[in-house]
Amino acid sequence: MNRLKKSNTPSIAPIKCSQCPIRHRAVCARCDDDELENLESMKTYKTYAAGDVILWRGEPLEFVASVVSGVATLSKTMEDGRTQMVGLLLPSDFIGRPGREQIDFDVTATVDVILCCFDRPRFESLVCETPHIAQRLMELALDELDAARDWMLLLGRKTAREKIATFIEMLARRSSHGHDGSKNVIDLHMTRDQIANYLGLTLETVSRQFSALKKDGVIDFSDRKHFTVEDIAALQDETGDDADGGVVY
Amino acid sequence: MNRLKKSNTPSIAPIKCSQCPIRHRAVCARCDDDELENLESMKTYKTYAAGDVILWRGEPLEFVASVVSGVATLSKTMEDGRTQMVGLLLPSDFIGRPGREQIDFDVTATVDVILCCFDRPRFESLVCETPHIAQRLMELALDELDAARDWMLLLGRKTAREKIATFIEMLARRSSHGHDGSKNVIDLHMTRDQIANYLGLTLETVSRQFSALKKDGVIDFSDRKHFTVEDIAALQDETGDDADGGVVY
DNA sequence: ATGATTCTTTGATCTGTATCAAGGCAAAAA
DNA sequence: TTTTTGCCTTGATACAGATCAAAGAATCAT
Repeated sequence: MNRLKKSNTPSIAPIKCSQCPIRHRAVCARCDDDELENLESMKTYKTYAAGDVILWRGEPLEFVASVVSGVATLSKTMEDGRTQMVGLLLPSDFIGRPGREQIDFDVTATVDVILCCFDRPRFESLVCETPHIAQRLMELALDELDAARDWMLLLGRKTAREKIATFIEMLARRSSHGHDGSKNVIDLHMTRDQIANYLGLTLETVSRQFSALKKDGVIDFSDRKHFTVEDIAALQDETGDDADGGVVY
Repeated sequence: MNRLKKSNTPSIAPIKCSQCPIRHRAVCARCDDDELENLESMKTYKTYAAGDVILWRGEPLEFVASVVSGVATLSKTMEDGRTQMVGLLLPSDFIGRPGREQIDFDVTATVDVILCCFDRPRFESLVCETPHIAQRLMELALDELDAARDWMLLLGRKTAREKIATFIEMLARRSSHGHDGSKNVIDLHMTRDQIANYLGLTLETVSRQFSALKKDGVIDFSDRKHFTVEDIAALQDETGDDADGGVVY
């Protein structure tokens, strides 16, 4: 969508401690041994099956967590059932914020999810004493804010076709692992209905737009949940975004 | 859009420190004398006329600022001119974030605006050394994130009528000054076109919905820009939000 | 004041997406 | 295997809101 959201705080030294992504990606890249030990002691893992609700809106937050694997969504639901997703959690994304004791949306696993959880009160006191962790959490919050604002433009002004193209392009960007040039098979992770709730559409419209993009040779489905991008340039043209990621002259 | 020019009006507005909202609302509530002195020394005021662009997307950020008076909007514009507002700045709101050297949206004054500006590099180093300011900025960012997510629900799932009712209710909430019971005259601050860009509608639809709400006795206009809420209960019913502000059982 | 300009309202019509409906397909269960 | 169940696709139709159009108020400039 745009590349302006790059953080320019001093880049974080890649200290790889162990398997836990929270260690080297989310909060602890600059932690010393004491801090790591402290984090380690408040850490537990939890797993959720696809479809499980991880947190209900308004429920008191007992832990904060980093996503280790899987995909979860943040969603808001109106009294009559209309639902809007307001965020997507992928590995290394963070749940919970300093000073917030509850959240105003539901968090749901769309595929099996593993979380690395930290006791909230203890985590908060560590954050208070550790400016570089606070700083890292601020970065994460600002990244989410940028993402939310991009999504506002999508929800308010883009056509169904543009929404789908943007969504596909985002998935393509986030799922490409710096590969060879070969076409990546991209995993959709979600049902048509969930995608519709993310894009502010109905499931039928999502299905029709996928079909149209396939007919136009932009993407190709191997099965319902997996596709390849056949024509990246065409896809990017369809998103409605600046080709150039936001550089202004 | 083209007619909009960046105004470089030199700072004037000799506002007394005690009046500056940044002191008691935004960052300094817990500052000691040294910190206040430091903030004071990096502070300048800037004024912008209605319609002026305060900051262009992508432009390097030389200052961070607190809104002293007036209303400004954050907006994103697509190549073909479609525009979506992604935020509203009212007095005491903050522009600029620690670690961000630019922003990915335009900031525009909708009425005359006075900003209290702080030199960005100096402000950032103060933030680094002052955890309670960092903490306050985190709170502000999280509030904005919550607001953005509420807006995503509005943009993605609400009807035109619900959007207008939500907007009016928000204005009513933010503009009430803990008054006597009398009906507050609320200032719209924006044109129909700007409101449309905020709500993901067209200006004609905004106008029609205002007329409908007036005909139904929910609100009443004294002139184009000023109205009163005649029936708060009816208004809240129209927003589509939980009556109860989000408490969950 | 007077005319120009910029908003706003309202009407008529159009259209993109929702809604309603009916099968199709694939994985899971029996 | 057959049946069930949960998604997905596609078609027909409806409708909310966009678009096009024109005229009525404010506000601004002269």
